Amino acid sequence: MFDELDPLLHQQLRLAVMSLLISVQEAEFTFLREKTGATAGNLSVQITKLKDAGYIEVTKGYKDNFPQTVCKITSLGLTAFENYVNALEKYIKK
Amino acid sequence: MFDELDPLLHQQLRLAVMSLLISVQEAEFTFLREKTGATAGNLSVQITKLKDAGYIEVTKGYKDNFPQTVCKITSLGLTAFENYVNALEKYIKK
DNA sequence: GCCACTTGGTTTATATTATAAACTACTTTA
DNA sequence: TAAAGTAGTTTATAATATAAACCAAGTGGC
Repeated sequence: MFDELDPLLHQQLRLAVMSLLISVQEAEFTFLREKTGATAGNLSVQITKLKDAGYIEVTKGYKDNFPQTVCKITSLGLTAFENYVNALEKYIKK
Repeated sequence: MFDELDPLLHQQLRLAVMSLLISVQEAEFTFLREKTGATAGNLSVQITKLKDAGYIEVTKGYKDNFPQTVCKITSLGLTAFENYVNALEKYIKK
């Protein structure tokens, strides 16, 4: 009846990050922080979790001499997101 | 951009309970336990939280000599659920 | 009537999670 | 070269979820 909701995605900030990465393909840490309004610390932790799960790919480089972290969704992440949305819809459809 | 997701509703079991209560109007504890597959302990805790928030109304009585807990959604709960769904949709719409 | 078992829960102890505060490392500006 | 800013990470604490343990009453066998 009620499928499990992927606990990794069923969390506001991580879900917002995934949502953004789906629409923009690739995003910098600072972009994600601005769009989500999260603190850098919290965002850092949640990005690490998504990366550890293989849902996103994280590339660390430099831009204008400053460290730059770029995130990109993986196909595993995309599938997980789709599954999550499908499961969720059973909870919220009228 | 990303609205807050009511933390009371953004939890699997409580969301499932609310979802059920919307479709059936009124439900017994045992019915909710069966439909959600939750343990009685967990369900009891989550029902209490929903009640404390005023999202549901809980009536304790007896049926066939056994205690019977009946849950019913309140108008506050219905509104909260609708708001939650609206907020959530911004996260998951393609 | 007594004992084991079942129903319908509640309480509480533990594990997990989320979050902000504190910190690191480096850069720019004055 | 000192202060302030950028871009994060680490970690300590608070909040949360969950199952295990418990409780109260009913049922059935003998």
